[in-house]
Amino acid sequence: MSDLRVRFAPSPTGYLHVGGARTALFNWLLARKLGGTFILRIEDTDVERSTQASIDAILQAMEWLGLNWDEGPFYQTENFDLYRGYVQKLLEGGKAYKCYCTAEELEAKREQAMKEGRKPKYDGTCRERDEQPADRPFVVRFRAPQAGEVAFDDLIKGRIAFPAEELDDLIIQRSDGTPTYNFCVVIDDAIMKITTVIRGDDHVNNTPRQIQLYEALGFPVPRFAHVPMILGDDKARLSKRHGATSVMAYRDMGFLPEALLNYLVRLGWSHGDDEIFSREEMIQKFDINNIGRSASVFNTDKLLWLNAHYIKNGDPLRLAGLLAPHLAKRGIDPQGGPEMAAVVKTLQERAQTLEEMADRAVFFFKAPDSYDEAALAKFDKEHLRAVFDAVADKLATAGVATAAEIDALFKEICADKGWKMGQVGQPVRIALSGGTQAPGIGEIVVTLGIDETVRRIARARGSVAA
RNA sequence: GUCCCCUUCGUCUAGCCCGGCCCAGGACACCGCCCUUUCACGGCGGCGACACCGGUUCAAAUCCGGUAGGGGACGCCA
Repeated sequence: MSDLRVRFAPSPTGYLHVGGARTALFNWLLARKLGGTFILRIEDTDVERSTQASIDAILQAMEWLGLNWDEGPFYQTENFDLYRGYVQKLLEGGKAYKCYCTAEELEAKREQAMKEGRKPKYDGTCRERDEQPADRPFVVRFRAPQAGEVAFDDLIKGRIAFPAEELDDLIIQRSDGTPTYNFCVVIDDAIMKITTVIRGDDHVNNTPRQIQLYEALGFPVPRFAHVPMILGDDKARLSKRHGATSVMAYRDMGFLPEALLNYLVRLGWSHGDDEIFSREEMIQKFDINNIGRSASVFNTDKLLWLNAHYIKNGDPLRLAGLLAPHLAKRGIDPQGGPEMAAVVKTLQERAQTLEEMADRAVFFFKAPDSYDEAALAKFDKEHLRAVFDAVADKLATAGVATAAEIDALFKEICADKGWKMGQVGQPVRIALSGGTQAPGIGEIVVTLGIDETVRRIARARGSVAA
């Protein structure tokens, strides 16, 4: 057990987004790799926007991905008294002050500054204010040191420095008395003894302000690692507009958690030319130094490829369990049909997602109620009837049991009748599945069972009866 | 606008710190061929990038400077 302590701190204002999941993953990996502690903290200081539904959704997504945490979940709303105490401490030490400017005034000043090409920074109106009107609402601002520069060595991006005069007096307590984000993170990270803060790139600008806060409060400053953003195809920050961004949406689309994890870890991180990483390999090979400095574009094709890989190599029994809800969605009750695992085996090399697998699996549980007419039309009816008769007859009497034996049986029929494999296989495939895109004949027959196979062939035979 | 960050095939990336092994390697996608009773899997091959301009050097994707482009932040959101 090392003394490394990291945390993932989502705000519960929505579902867990893939970008957040990747940040969580990197935190988790570092903790697991080094034997540190991974903490989950819910940043719910924005009481307006935080919801219990979001909290549940985030927790559920973390669990689905298997990103287990060692401590927490902690909630910032439970620490309000603590934050208030520190605000008081800064106020007493002259490191913070009350500001009576109204939101409207500030907004106007901000616009004005932008228009004049200046950085919209708080102008310090209340910084040196003496009188403290008891009857007016106020916020508490941190008195940010204005001299020198604030720099830190980012574990991913290297040294980043900001001139102190760029940093303004940020609000640490709202007029309703609640503390703000930048203040809470600092207190929490300090109290929880976080040693390494791994978070999204969009926080680099907050970092120097937070460092000033750590210093003002007398807390040790942690190490920082800012992971680059995930972009959409148009290189703009990934959003719903680009497609699904919710982790759980990927589950619903039939992705496996290990595929999403593998995809996410390779997005911005690499280990030589390796592409496939099991959970254990990720932990073993993870190194924060190999996280890239630039943003990366989310590419669904590659995710699909990985998902196909994990489906292809997954345990049929486990996949069967994961497939069940997708079948249910299609009104299929696998009870009484072929073994789910057997069905999965025939489809593992043919499906990129569980959704696709479910689509392709339907016919195993429900005989086709129509046939692909165009495909059937390639054969004349007489030939069709002859094929169905020959196959049904042979199957019913041959006593074959394996896919290989069944395939051999078909070859036999072809030899006997002088047919080509395509002339026999295709009609039978249509009779059994309704279409032409299906597993090998032997596999289908063995999975469906001889009885059901013969029944379906008879039905197809009936539909082409003269 | 101001500040911060980023820039290798369409995409994810290796290489960059410690210049030569790189007329740049792998993967996804795409194209072609092979395998094949369908659909897939698989195998083989192809296409395809060091943003640009200068400098340093015998030698630069790798070092230095500038330019351009992209992203992020600038909130009593997190």
